[in-house]
Amino acid sequence: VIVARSSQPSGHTRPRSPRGHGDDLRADILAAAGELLAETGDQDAVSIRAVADRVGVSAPSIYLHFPDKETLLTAVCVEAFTELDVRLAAATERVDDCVEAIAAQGRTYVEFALERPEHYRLMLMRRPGRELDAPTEAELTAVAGLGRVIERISAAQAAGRLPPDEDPARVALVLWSAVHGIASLLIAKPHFPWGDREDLFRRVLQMCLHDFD
Amino acid sequence: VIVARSSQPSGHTRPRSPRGHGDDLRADILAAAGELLAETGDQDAVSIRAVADRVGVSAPSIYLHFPDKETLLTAVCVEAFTELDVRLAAATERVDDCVEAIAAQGRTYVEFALERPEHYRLMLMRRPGRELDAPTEAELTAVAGLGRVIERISAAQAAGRLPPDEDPARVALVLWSAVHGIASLLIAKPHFPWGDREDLFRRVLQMCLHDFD
DNA sequence: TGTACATCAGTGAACGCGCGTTCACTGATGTAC
DNA sequence: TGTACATCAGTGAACGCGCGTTCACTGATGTAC
Repeated sequence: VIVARSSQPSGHTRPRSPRGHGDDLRADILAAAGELLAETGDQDAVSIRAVADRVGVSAPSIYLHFPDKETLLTAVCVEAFTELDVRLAAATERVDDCVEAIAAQGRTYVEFALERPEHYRLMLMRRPGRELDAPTEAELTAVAGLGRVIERISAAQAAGRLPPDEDPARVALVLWSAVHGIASLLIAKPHFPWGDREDLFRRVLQMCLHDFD
Repeated sequence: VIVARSSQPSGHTRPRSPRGHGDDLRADILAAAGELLAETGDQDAVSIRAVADRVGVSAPSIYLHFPDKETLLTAVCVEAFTELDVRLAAATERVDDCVEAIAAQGRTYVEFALERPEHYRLMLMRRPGRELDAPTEAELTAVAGLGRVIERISAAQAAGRLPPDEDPARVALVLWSAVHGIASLLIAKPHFPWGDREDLFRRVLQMCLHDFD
């Protein structure tokens, strides 16, 4: 099965950046890679050539700003993790109840995943590219987002809504795994007979926050 | 970054099957693909050429038994789902308590995933290959495995250990998503500081089976 | 019993493709004197 | 004010690679007559 791939160049060309603004291209590349990911829904469609073409620049130009493809993809991930972090922060802004806040974060997380499934794949379903034992840059950004959740769990503990002798970080990992479970299954098997997705998600959330008051 | 790929042929050649045993090769191909997946831990290493070479046969021979690569990979998935199903059945064989049985299934599931991470990726973390709205063959096999869990949930309901007004199929989906969550995160981010994995898994399980007696 | 023929289980060589990446270069713009 | 030079922001062409897949073929084995 040959996958049709629009291989003709877009025709669009990007005007050369003025002196001192060479870094503008970096941002454009990053944006183009993200758009390609969102529009094609296929990581394999994000090739150096495809990104360059979308930006309106030649392929080697990518290497002026990223040493290799892996680094570019990592940068896309970091950006996405940052956006997720922002959304997680925003989600709790107007929520008073601390358990509701955690639920809102869970909902926001799954919404983000389903809204940008291919980003989510890249962030959390991909084989680790480099065999580092040290945490990657993207993972560090992820940890920042997790921090938002840990904060709320601590708050719930302080408010007596959650057993105070649990390590909030570990509770957060469990919650993460739960929302990741439902999000990634829905993404990986979109045609599976899940029934009502909203209902399914509510059940997961209820399971998570079950012993909260 | 160029990934080193052992591209020289193995040297091993498979003797031609006697007449009437042409289908033997099919089984060998399937086995070789599975081994390659397990040994390299990399789906991309499972190419038609690599599989053929491992079997000791030329690349076009693969097409005598599989119309294309996608079908071969699907067959590997079906086989793996079947094995998982067998394990799920075996897991509950000597377990009397019906809630313990469900817990044992959860544990078996995660063990399977971590033992064969690249199979698990192929089964449940891959982008759907063909854009069918109908469930794929592999998904149907997966449903069989889910059936094992649904049985146990029904049993637990009958025994009064679980609220009887819940649809056991939907409860099963929620449990599945929970164990998939922890399994797939551990697989996708092996270097993340998860802490004690066994402890993490127990917490997930406890969260799932929480309101069971 | 001998022989023409069909079938089976493959093979060797090639196809075209897109990929990541490198290399030597170009041409506009600023700066030093 | 004029001019040589450095720097910056790129480009065009090519590299070698492995991939899925197709095609025409081969040679051993069985079968019909």
